[in-house]
Amino acid sequence: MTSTNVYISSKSKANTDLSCGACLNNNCLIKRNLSILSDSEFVKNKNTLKCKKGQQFIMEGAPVNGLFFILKGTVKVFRTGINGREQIVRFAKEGEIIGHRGFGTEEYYSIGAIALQDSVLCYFSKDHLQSTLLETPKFAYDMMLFYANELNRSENKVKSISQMTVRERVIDSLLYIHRKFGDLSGFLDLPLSRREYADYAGTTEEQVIRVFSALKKENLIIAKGKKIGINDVRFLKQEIDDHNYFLDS
DNA sequence: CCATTAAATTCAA
DNA sequence: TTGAATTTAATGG
Repeated sequence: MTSTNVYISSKSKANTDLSCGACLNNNCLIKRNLSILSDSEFVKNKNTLKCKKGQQFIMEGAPVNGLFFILKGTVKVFRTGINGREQIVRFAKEGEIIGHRGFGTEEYYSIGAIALQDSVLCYFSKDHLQSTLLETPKFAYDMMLFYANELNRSENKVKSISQMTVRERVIDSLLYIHRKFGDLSGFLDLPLSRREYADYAGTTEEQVIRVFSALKKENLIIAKGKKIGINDVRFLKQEIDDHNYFLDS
């Protein structure tokens, strides 16, 4: 049979060259700007941190003194709501930045972050990053684009949570995961529990399960445990777009 | 929301 | 690799 458990020999330190120079991730802002940044103190002073699946590496309320980039793995970013309910703010994959809102004036994290798989994170100190931003406009510009993008997404989310029905929000979440993580042999390439879909869509586990069941009956998705497959992306998109036509502006 | 059963995943031998 | 143990999904009250 096929051996699905491929462990890249992680015991040998030689193999784990985690410096930015050895990094292959072109999604990463730092990697893309490495030609300008290579000598700067902050690239040299980065730390890497391995995180096991389910491990929380940012605590809500902890003091901010740096920010994380994902070298490998996926992560969920959340905020705890009024009755202890977890509101997932976003899912992040390789190359993305975590904890960037705490950057600047904020002293404490307003979010928490948990690894969804075994992950490797790069940690850059806030002070070094700040001086680097001042020195290299191209890098600062890329960062700004990232912030603008995040803000846009976050504003859209306000709209979707406040105006869409449960069914639409669940569909929206599925499409978001599909957009961002794509699918692998017919299933979304990120296994999430229904609870996590619920926490992202701002609803309950039961509601998600029921919407999933309905969608399955309509042959719009298939589900095998945590693996969800979308059969007709365009159709689902349309169901949401129809509604959005009225909500816009 | 909770209880029950079915199904899937993890764990360890 | 297997099945027992644990966790997660699905449904109905």
